Amino acid sequence: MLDIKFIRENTSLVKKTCEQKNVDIDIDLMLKLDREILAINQKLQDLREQKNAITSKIPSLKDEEKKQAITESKDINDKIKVYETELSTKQPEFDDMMWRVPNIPAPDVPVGKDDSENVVLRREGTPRKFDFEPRDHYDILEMNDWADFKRVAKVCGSRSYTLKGAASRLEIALHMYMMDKLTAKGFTMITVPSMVKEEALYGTGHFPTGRDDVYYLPKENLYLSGTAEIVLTSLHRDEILEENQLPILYAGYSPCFRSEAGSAGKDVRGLIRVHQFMKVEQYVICKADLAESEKWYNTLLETAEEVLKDLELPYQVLACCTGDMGAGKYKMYDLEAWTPSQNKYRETHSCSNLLDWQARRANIRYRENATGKVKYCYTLNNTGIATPRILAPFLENHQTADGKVRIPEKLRPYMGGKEYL
RNA sequence: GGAAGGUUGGCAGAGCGGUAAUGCAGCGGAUUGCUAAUCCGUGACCGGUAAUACUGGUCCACAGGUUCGAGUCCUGUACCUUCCGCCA
Repeated sequence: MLDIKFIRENTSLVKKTCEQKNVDIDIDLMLKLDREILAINQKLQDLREQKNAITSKIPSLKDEEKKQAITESKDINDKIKVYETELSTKQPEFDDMMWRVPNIPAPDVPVGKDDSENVVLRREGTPRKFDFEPRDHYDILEMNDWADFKRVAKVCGSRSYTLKGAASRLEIALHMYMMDKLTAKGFTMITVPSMVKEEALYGTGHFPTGRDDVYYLPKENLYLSGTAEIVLTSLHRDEILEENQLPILYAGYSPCFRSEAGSAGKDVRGLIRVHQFMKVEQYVICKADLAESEKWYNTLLETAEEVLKDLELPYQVLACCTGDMGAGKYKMYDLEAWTPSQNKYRETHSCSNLLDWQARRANIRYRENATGKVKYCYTLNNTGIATPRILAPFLENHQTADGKVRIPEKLRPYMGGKEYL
């Protein structure tokens, strides 16, 4: 959410942002509603003032005077009711628009329609040249009996996965490795649920727009969260933190659920796009300072790059353009790991700076030491490790001619010191 | 699944229809020289205003209702505690 005062004062910038982010909102209509609501509230405030003056006198009045005061108060109530009725249609309409207004992107974000206009900032590592015909991760798993896709599809439907034996251990090892890395950087490990209330999804900005991507449990009136970010954001909802409590650094661990409604036919085979997966999320709540938030942004990005380097995966850093970055984001870089079977880079990490856009929604504030002022925090997040997705490039890049998989050195301590899976 | 009790400012805690006591903490100020004490002030949000001056409105879990007036009465919802039942 943006500050309505900011929208009033920077109308053309907000309109331009809506265009660049493909968000369809009539900002002029919204500001018209804003003015009308403000005027109604002023009238209501006046009437309430009058009413308070009368009702506070009533206890000390007698007989006729009292009756008259009660009548006057009732008259004011009638007037109040008229304005309240007017508000009851305008306020929700306005609120709904406020939830949808996108965050202003950083000045260096490339402008573009969709993911085809994202910009590759740099590439690290060189895609491996195979001296044999490389297999895709699906075949590697099948031939080693490290998965059982057909049986699990029978039980759980498409886009589900199992991992068996060494591959199952590998999945857990990656999460352990990630937790150790983040703990060393001062992050607090935190395991969170995946079933969340609707408010939590509003808090992050996934609602009201992203309902199709989210599973709903009607019996419980809960939603299945697609990322720990949703719970982590809401943990501190409605709090006023002390400045010295910041930054809050979380390494969130949770099962994640995504309906993948908009991706029919894409990546149906294998581990890249499944309905349920596990993720360690990097998450930061920091004070409202652009330089500080950029420092944390770089830390989150750097940590993710270390992961890919430790796992010896060639990758590229992608600056997501305005049309691909999501309404709430100030800045978003994706990391994509080289995936030999597809002969392209595939997303493994997504690093975002939201500034105060989420914190306003979730009402996460802090008291500034120097001034005593209450301000909205800034929030940032990035993937740490998401499995099984990262296993696709992992298995494919490290496969050997005889169908084995080499374990990169940095991961071996988590795999019993073994060199091969 | 059933039953009972509860939810008030950062924390503790009064309040049983007349417009939120009090204590502690934090922050700001004043004062006294005795390593600290005392006193005063201090919530959030939205308006009016040049204003951190002054001033008005809203906020007692949330949403409705009754009433001239609701923390207080009624209804619904959420959450917490305890007990019973059921169960991987």
